Amino acid sequence: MAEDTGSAPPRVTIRDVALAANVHVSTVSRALDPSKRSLIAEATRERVVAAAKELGYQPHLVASGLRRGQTLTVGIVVPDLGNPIYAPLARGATHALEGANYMPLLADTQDDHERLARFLRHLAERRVEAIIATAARLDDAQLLVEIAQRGIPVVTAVRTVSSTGLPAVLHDDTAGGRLAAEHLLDLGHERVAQVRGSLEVEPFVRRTEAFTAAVTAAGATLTDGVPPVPHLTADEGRSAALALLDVDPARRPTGVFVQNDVMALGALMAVRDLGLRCPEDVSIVGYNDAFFAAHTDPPLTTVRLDAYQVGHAAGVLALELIADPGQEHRGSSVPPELVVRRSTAPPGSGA
Amino acid sequence: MAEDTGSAPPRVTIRDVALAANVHVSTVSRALDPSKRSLIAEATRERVVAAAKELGYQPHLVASGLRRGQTLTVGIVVPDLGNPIYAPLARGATHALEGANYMPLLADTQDDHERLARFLRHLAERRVEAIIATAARLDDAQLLVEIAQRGIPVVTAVRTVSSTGLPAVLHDDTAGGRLAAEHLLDLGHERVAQVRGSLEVEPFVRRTEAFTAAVTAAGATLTDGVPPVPHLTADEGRSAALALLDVDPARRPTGVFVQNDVMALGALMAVRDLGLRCPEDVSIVGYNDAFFAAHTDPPLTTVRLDAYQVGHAAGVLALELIADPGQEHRGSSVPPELVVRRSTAPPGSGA
DNA sequence: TTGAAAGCGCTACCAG
DNA sequence: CTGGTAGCGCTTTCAA
Repeated sequence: MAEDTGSAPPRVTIRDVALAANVHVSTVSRALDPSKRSLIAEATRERVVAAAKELGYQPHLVASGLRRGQTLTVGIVVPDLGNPIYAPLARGATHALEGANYMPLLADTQDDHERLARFLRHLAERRVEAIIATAARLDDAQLLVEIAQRGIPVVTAVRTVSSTGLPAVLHDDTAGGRLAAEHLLDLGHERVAQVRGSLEVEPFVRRTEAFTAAVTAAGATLTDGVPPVPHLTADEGRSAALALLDVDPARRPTGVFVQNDVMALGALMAVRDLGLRCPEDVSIVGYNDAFFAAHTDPPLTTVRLDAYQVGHAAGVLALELIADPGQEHRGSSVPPELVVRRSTAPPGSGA
Repeated sequence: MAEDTGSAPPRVTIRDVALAANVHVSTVSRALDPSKRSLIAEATRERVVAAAKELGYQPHLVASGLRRGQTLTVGIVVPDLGNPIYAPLARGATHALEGANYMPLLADTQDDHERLARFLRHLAERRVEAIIATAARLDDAQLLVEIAQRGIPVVTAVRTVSSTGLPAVLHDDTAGGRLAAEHLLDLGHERVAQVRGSLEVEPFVRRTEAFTAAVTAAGATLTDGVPPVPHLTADEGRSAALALLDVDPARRPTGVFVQNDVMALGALMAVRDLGLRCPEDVSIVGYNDAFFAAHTDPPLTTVRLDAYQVGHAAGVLALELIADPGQEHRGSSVPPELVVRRSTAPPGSGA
């Protein structure tokens, strides 16, 4: 009888424990459920627990979930895990779910409509009990609504689609855009511009409108823009900033609002590419306060979006909706905050 | 009869489809399973499919999984999603799993032994079919081995623990450390130093040893080090670099190997804090080639670790082990690559 | 090719 | 307080 090494050890079930403890399986089930402690004699409970430990029993969450009608999972859909804002967001949500024994199923859509559609369907088939969607573009509205109508609570976060009326953890992008504008205006900038994200994404629309409105209201000049940047990468931010800045100095903006820190990284390079200095010749305001913002050269002035907090709130909201689906949760809003560092200064301060 | 808005729509099961299509549930099951297409009359299949679509039937992957003995999930454990190396790693793994309809359950241990222990247990209770562990410290060895012995394939990635003998997707940190050393030596540096990560983490041990060995072999001076940095943050990298550089210029290292790009971000600040210039006074070599490395000032010379590729390979390996647990997969190794940018130059090149 | 019946591992209801 | 029984939604033998 050679030892059968390598072969998987037989999985211990509740039945095995019942046999070992000389009780019925239903008794084992109760003995191992903390919420049923009162229903069982202390002595049997101890016997069962001992047998379970002895045998190395591990509960089967999937089986118990099937019976209980729950999966203890929540889908989290992000557009791009590589974008530094989504890591803290996912962490925040994960931590909120952890306490209730829920776990996230994480999917990365790469900002693609088709992939989002596939994932939403797949998450539904896995019977996630809620979905936290941070990857929505305006043309995803119908998709999200359909899922919600199928009875799965959908929480949108950061990238909301207000036309859907879905519960949302917002970030006040309007206030954020205004904050960026007012900061540049307060410093005395009279020619400003923005490097925008895709207008298929609601927050970028909001930032754009708010910035534009504040600048216009103050009578400053919003110089001709560049087209919205499709992908939120440093390289694309760099190209856009180059196009914006590589013009006759008399018409060149002295302050630029770049709607995302990763793109702002590229904008800082563009300034150097052109032999200009930041902030002496051009001030740059970013958005998000990503972890590297304090460590660029010069350190980046940026509008803080507390992604961890947004994620956490989204997780909490998802749990509430799971517990009480009928409830009218319209969600909450996380305010922006201007973080002034050294990439902004009064115009011409270097001359 | 008012419309019962708001209440969850009743979930359609295979039974409902069977009723609608006038067949037995087992027939529905077969009709909807592509691999059983040959077992069923085309006409009935069409009828069933039509009924399913009509009713809006969605398969219940959890229930089918329970019966089939699979969950289609793989646990991925990372030390810190905020560390930019783990986002691409998770993406690589996710993409590898996607094709086989597997999804990751992602957990973030915050580099904490207790949290890792909790998560591993929890993942086991959820019956993940494999675990990709990238968060292992040397003192986690036993934990990982226990899980593997319970019959769940464990793949370690990046942060391997070689004493466990677990299948691993390695990155050749020894070659990486040597690459960093040789680069500085080739440039003519004679006093070098390193900012090390925790020696509880095998890759940092490897990088440290390889760097030290190469420097010593070349007869250069390895200046007194600073203690390993516990957390891989820019701030801690900055403090460590300050301690290293804020000394008598005659003894100050001219080249520093910082074993992680995030810490290198801090090291670059430390150089500026001291009124020194990089690379003229101090050359800095980072590790990982994180996305921001090309965008620091100066752009960071670094040893590239292709995290996406490691993650992808780990995902593929996990799937192989699921399909064939007995197999002897010792894993693969992803080579490092030196990416030379402008944070390194010959010593004294600015004087 | 289809139907019937058993059961994945667990929980919850009903008796006693 | 404990045992028996049914069943979550699905797949898979085994017969017909």
